[in-house]
Amino acid sequence: MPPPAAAASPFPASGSTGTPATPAGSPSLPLSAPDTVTLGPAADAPYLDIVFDIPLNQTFTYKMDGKGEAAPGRRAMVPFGRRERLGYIIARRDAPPTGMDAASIKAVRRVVDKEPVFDTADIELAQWIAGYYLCGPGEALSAMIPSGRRVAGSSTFPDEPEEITAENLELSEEQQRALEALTGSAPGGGTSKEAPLKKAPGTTTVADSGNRFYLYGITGSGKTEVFLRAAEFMVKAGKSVIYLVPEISLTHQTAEAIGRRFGPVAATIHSGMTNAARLTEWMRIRRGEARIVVGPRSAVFAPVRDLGLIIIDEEQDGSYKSGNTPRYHARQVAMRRCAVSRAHLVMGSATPSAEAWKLIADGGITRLDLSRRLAGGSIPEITPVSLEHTDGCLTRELKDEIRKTAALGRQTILFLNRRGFAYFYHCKGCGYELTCRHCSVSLTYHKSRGRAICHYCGYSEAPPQACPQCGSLEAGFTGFGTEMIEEEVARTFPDLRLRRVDTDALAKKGSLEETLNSFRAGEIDVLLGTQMVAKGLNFPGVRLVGVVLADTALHLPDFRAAERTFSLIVQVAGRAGRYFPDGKVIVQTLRPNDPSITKACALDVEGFYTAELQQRKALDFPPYTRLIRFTVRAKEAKRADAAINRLAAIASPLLPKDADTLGPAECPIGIIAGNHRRQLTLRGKTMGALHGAARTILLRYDKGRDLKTYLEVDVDPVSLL
DNA sequence: ATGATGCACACT
DNA sequence: GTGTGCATCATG
Repeated sequence: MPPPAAAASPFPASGSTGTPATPAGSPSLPLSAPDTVTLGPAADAPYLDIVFDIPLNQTFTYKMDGKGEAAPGRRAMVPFGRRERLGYIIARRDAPPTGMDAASIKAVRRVVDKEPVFDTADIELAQWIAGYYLCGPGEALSAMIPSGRRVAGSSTFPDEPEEITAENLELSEEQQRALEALTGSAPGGGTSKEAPLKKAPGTTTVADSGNRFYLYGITGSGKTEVFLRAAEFMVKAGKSVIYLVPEISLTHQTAEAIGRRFGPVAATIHSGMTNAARLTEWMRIRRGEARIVVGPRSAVFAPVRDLGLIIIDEEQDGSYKSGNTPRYHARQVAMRRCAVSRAHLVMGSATPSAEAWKLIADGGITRLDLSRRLAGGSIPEITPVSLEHTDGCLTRELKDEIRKTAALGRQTILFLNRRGFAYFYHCKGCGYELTCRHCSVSLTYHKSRGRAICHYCGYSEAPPQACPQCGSLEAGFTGFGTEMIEEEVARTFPDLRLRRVDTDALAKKGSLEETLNSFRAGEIDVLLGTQMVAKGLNFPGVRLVGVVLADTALHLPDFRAAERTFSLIVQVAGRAGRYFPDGKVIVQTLRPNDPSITKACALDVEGFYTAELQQRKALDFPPYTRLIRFTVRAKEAKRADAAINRLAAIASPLLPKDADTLGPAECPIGIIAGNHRRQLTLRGKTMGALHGAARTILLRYDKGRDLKTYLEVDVDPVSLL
């Protein structure tokens, strides 16, 4: 999460002819040209500024339709080029843009909406998103409304929400304190939704932690109850609440529980709904009929009446970052919305993101601790076990425990956090791994060139024949796969009933539901799989959880690898201990001494973040720097290379003083769906400087654009794969 | 994004 | 002299 200084960001330079961009540095109002744009409903202004869902930072001016229904916030079909297109009306104006002939202005064909789908605050937010995430304002608006196509896809993390009690239980002392802090200073301070921010151009929203909170506590410490109480408080005070949850955890439970508790004032916008249903819900929220909205990242855009509070559950979850074009981060947008409408923001997790942790440390967020488990439920024994000197992928320790567990008539879950797709160099003798000397990420092997390459900076070297550290020949590039493990388990325990759950197996063997049911019924002894099996963690028959290879993420060439690894283990352990107090967790790893493993097994969260932040600082990575990443795709490698090189050539003279660049290099996942991928990452101390450079780069690059190549921009990338 | 246009080189 | 391929341009 960027420092608050970056919250206010300049507009992108406009390529517009008729509608000059708002000068950089005045990000808020007005919405469009300096000319004569009316913000409010000036009924007599005959022209409309309209934007489209295209990667253009340009507004187009149209004449009103006869009926006078056209107004900012509504959508309209208008002639655009040779055909009609759906556009978003964002403003009215009295005259055509300067230097434009009134005769060449076309008229709106048809206004689509009976009531506005956006209000001025929404439109302003879209402008902000366009500026910050370097997309067109129309693209931003499209992302905000549940009709802008695309049902959000998969997800990253397993998550079962904490149990939500229907009735209000007694709060613990800590919970009570947290709740008081959250509801303490009256939110919204009488701000009406119509009066967002009036600020001097270039002014940066001050970092006041007065309305930003982090509910930091282990699983089972009652975060959810505090969230709900705070939400209730807001709703009773006439405010609205947005409750963000990670994509899959939404699966029903949170939404249903909140629906039960709040009744008809609750609304959900989730990906399983049809567009029509989502739009209906959206309008219901807009009308103020729903005051608490539960949903995944796109729910930050929920058009609630008087925003009082945004809750972000499991703040570190990767699904809060959008994977496509406005590559926004829900947390960032939430911070913006809360700042504008003076609402409170509260995030929660047992394992905050490094960004959040730093913000807390810097005083930008007030931390509230929930240190005690409520329902008892002890922390399970978590044992890290080294995979060194192990043939295959099951250690003796894990095998012993599986056997013991089976003998007790209990069950085992073998947890694989990711498909082992990355081939990394590892020495079985001493545990040495080949890493980039500049980036401290693993080098991945490149068959075609026969070299080990860093996908951050492009550094490469010949892979060593023997381990550089101990000289062992038992070293080389390896990876893990589910099939491989399944085979080994089956071979080792022919008498146990084993079931593998992954996307492939699911297609064949029926639904996940069915598998989990038979697991619950005790018809399966060992369940093996990825994220999906996490749901099985709360079954009472389970005694043992084996994390097969905890450090798969560590081998991914990504500077957040440690953070993710740590988070995964702590989360798994947290759940495990919650549901079966006599449980055991065995964490297999190739790096038994890696801090992310040892600290996770010791549940030493403070220790981990202290070390991790030091590391980030030393290597100049976020949250100590900011990144903007450009990715180029092309069917032919040559084109991709040429494009990224051209981009790099454009970029290098534009870099601000305190900035540098990573790459150009091939993306770690070099080819996806036949597309060759290359990346160039801008890195700087502040986002402001990077933004400027990035905008110019985009402008220049666009002019002579490379044929058959696609360019993507990612501001604050979460992963550099 | 997407379709229209203009220009180069090729071929019935 | 018309026909593909692709680079450039405009969309109000």
